[in-house]
Amino acid sequence: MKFDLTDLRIFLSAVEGGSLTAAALQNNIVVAAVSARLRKMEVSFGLPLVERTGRGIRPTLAGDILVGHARKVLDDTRKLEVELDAFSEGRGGTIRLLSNTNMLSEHMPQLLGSFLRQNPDIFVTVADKPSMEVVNLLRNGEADIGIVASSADMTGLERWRFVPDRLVLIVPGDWALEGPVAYARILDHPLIALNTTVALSQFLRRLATELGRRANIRIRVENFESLCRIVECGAGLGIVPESAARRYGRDMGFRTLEIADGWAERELYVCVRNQQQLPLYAQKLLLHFQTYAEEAKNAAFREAAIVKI
Amino acid sequence: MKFDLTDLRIFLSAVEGGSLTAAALQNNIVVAAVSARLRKMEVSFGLPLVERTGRGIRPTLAGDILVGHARKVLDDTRKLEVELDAFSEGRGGTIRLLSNTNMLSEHMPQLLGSFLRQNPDIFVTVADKPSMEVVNLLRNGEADIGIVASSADMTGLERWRFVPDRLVLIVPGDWALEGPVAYARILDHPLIALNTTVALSQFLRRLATELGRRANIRIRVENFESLCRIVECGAGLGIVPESAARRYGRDMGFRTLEIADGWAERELYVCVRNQQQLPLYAQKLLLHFQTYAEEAKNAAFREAAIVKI
DNA sequence: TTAAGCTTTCACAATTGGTGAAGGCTGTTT
DNA sequence: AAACAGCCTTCACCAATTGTGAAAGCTTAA
Repeated sequence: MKFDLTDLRIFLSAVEGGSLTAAALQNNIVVAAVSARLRKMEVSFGLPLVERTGRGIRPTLAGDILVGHARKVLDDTRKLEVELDAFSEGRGGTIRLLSNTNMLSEHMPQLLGSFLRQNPDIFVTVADKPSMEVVNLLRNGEADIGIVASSADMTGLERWRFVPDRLVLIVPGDWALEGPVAYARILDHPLIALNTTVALSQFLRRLATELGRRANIRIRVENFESLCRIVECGAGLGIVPESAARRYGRDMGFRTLEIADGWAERELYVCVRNQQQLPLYAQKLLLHFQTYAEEAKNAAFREAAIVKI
Repeated sequence: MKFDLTDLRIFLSAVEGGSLTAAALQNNIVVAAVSARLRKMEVSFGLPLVERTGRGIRPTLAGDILVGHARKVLDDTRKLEVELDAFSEGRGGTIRLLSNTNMLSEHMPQLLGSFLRQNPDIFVTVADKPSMEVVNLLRNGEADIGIVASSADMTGLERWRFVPDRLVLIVPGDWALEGPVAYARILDHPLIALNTTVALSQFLRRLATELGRRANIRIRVENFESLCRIVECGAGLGIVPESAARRYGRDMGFRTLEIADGWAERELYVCVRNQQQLPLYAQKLLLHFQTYAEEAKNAAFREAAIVKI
């Protein structure tokens, strides 16, 4: 391992404080330890990170590059702690939100971002679970709000249409495939897929099993961006939400095809056990979701109109 | 410390592999060590993170929340390594980019994101330096492209207008201040500012010194979002780029006022030593910047048009 | 030149983290 | 029903990492 969260923390204090001494004080360790950690990082990167001026230190160019990343990483770890702590304390004002797949990385950032800005005293914890489990957890009261695919059995839960979520097939630019393609035919080709822990992956595997087949997965990747990039290189086909295909399709050289099967035409639902019994702040988020869904619909219309012009 | 990068890595392998054994194999340690690490995390969070089923493990709800964050943190550390390694090797295809302030977090994400997607074999390293140093580093050939404020002395460098970057004053909603305000008058009030390492902070402090005054900084924060939020709470005034004020102003309760002084009317420039001598891939990025600047200008026009309607 | 303020080095101590074997639990197989 | 295979936990022990405190060297300011 090249470095450590403590390394980053100490490095940052040093740069911000302008001296190793400052970093040592701030982190309750001795200057020698700071010096050692810094040196260790420098040799492992093979780069000087700070310039020793005899009156303190200043980051070198490399150090400045590190600063940006270190801030980000530490910031994320802080959020991690905050969110898990909030969850563990069951603190009033913590909403437990479940989504069906990472695909919601399409909508959630803006959606939650603006909500959290407007309500800085509310915490939201997010987790990715298969739709099936989401509805169970909602029923047991272990979560407040869930986003699930229309395929799930939502009996006994209150629900609202959220956004459409059609799955599409993406193929390398020079691949000879056309028109709506059936999953059975897709399975003839090598595929690029997401991690097995992601709901979408599990869903597709089950589907293949039902056809008595097995998908020929070439690689599994972390997110849709990587997936698209690998498809672009011609390594295989990929199945992604239309929003992702549109998003990355502009810059990448793959083509987007319809999937013939009915399940590709998904719809996402917002789902709760009982809106009335929900804490007020959770109802507030629910409302936020609903207005967002409205806006998304309008935006789609507007886009269509512009294209017409 | 509650956890460690190694903890996260191992936790993720365990969840993805579905067992501690799998995680142990993948990380070249013994199962007992994995177990110990997991337990340590669980007690420090005060939460069970996985459910032991006797036939492996499955993440609990809390565990699933952690998964998302762990992925993000580890992903960031990977990017950190990649970027610093690229920088240290001076690898062909690495562009060294400098910006004058973190304000570029306004433009850079989309800008670099789309560029890197279109050119997956090019690396870009980014660092934040005061404009003055940026121009020096460019002159010495220690960096390829810089973004600097118009205030810097760019003689001997080639430059293009990038985007306007007016500084504005933000005040809590119930504060009684109006119209264009001079910096001398701003200094009468408590201020919220960024870290001292950020160029903008240094610039403002120097400005105060020239007036023979000292800013009364209440708190220093990491980024403009936190700054805006604290101003919103009524803790003091803040000086931020107009883009940030617009971005957060929609959701927050502060007002935006003009700053009377001339330096508030900044303009950002893209700056290089010699376009011809630049490596081809760096010229490509330069071009990308130029088209982006064009688009931004057009978008501004379009927005103005819509408002008129 | 002195003094103050930094960083580095080094031997040593403390803490942390890993090892491997033994044991217990669960679900499967015969 | 009993043996089995796979998995997690515990524990005593050992190795590696990390922090400590003192001494020394360097740079700037008075």
